[in-house]
Amino acid sequence: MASIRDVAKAAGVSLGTVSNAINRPEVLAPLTLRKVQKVIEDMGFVPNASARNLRAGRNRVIGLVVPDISNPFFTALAMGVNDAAFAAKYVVILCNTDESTDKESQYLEVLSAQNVEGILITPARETIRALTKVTEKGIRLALVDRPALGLQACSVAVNDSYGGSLALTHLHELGHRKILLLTGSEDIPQVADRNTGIRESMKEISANQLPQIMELRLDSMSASNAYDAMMKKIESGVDFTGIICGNDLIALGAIRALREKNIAVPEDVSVIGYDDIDFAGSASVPLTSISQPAFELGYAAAELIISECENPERHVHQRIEFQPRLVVRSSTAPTKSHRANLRIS
Amino acid sequence: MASIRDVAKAAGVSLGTVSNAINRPEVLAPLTLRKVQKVIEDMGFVPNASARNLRAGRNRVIGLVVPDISNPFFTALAMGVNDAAFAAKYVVILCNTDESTDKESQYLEVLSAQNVEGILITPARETIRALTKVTEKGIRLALVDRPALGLQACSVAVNDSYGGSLALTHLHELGHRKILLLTGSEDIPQVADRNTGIRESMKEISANQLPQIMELRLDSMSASNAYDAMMKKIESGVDFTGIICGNDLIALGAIRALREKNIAVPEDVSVIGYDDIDFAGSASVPLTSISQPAFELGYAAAELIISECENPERHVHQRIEFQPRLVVRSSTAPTKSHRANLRIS
DNA sequence: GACTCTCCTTGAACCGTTTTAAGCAGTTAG
DNA sequence: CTAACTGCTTAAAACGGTTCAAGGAGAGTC
Repeated sequence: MASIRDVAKAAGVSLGTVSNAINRPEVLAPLTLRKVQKVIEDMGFVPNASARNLRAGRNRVIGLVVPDISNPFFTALAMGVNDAAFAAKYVVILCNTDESTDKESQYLEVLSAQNVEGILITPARETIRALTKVTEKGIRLALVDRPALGLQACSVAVNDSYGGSLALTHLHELGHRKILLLTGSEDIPQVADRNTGIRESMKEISANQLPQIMELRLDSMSASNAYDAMMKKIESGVDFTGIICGNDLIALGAIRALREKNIAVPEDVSVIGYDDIDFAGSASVPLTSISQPAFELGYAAAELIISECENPERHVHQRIEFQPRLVVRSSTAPTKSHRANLRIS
Repeated sequence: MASIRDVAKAAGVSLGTVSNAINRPEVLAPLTLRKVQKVIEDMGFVPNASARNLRAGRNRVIGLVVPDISNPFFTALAMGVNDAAFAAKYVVILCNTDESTDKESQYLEVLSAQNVEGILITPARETIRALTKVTEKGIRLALVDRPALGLQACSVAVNDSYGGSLALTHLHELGHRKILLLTGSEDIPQVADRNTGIRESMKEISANQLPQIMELRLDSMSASNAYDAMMKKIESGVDFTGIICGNDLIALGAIRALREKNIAVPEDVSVIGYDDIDFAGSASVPLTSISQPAFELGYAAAELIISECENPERHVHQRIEFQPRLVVRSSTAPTKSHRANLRIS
């Protein structure tokens, strides 16, 4: 492997001149520059990133820490991060924590050993302590899909409360008055925020139309889990006409259970998902869902942290908030009585 | 940021001793070791990877280059790679090429500048030239889901030909004699190999039972694309009883089209997917599919390249081949005439 | 008491860059 | 003729570790 010294020797200049040819071509005499560049080209010289980083304290590497990369939401997010990084000639180290706090803190340590310039993270829970430790090491931080609770950091998020409100309002407008909430643990900030949104928008509904909300909490927000829970629920009676699901996978699991019990979607029960994953539109019952701009979220987060790395003194922390969007497809419809009412009026 | 020198000073030992405490604890007197470890702990010292790499020529970083991380197959693969890397205290740089040869070669350059120890790649097509350039730089290589065509490298793959054969044999045994192949371009090695497998297993079928195969090639192997193509196909007549799909997303798109045209799956037409993605089992019609151990594939590939990095002289290149597996669910069933035959015999 | 052995510890060299102060050769100004 | 300046180039000092030859302190042997 050729080093900068070999290049210098071959070009008959000092090693500092070669470095300048690479990093500050404008200070060199054009002739010298050309000569050095030719040698670099011929030898196929690529500067050693470790040495560079050691000296300069920069390495154009950022870390991305997500709870579950197999969740299409995070996959899309990761793609956004990657694309933004690629455009800025940065590189991304992907860390998948499997929702384990342990793995998360281990990854944080690995990343700080790797001397990454910044970390993009969707913290598992309140891992603030570990995070402040990281910032103390001079590593910049950006929170993804979480607010920066008291932390000196940028954040990029989706307005989950509004998302919850969108879902409830949609079902309410279709005439649904008995709604099942099929979701995960309230420990998950997103779940809690959406529930808040649902409660908020209840306040704006006149008392005589107030829907009744039931909650069914799943341990894990997967399709099979939702299917099992739903089968049981149906057997104990269907006392609802609409279901708001924690994510699209849950919605798909629930729909499968409903079908198997001969409950038609959306004729008998409307189902609304969350995330609007790629597959939602081509499911057997195309899903009505709350769309989150996952790719854009990742892209924005990466841009934010990269700009902070490039320009630390000029940078001010900011919070970008995206708005979720209701995408109506075929899994939701007016209730029978609502349709009747419409016909009358 | 604390350096090894600060630790040495605080512990009242030389800098070499601190290094030994980290890397070769067995050479230190137990008392010294404990003392140094305590200081390291207290100061929250993490060795700088760049310096380490610069000196040792190793950095415990590998690159993973995949064509499309949003494809659940590659997502699972990436998880396998990540887990194996994590276990060995390695770190993975994820590169998503969007199936572009350009992006792929750019990523290869970035990875070699980063001095990664190894690269795991599913090359877009025949990018052998770019790959040999990388190996010349001393970066180890492992091919994922592709054979190592004349390249000095390990490879990990799934027997696609066998997978194709599994699919055909399954449908044939269920009595299907008119089969539609709904797949991507033959340029994609996997597609070509599966077709080979299908042809091979045709040879073992007695002439009077020989199924008739029709091919329908999609530009992009997505659900919506499959849906559109299938709608058109159905309108021009359903002259088949079974469909072999290039992947599960295609299968799901096709099923949606069939349902919409009131063709029952599997009663009228059987559909078999490929990949057995997570969602396949909880789709509205649980998919029969050919399961590929994507996670294991990634895990094995990462283990292979890590062992090569750890032990270059002892390493011999090898080729690991996984066997795909038929997973029968509800989207395939015997044809009506086949059922009748069974009843008679 | 001198010598050898063992067991730890130390100091210094080195990895491949970036960066900065200093140097050098012309030019221009006074 | 000297001084100041300009425009390039260079030598040397970091950066933060690893490694290895050499040194020092006890213990054991004669």
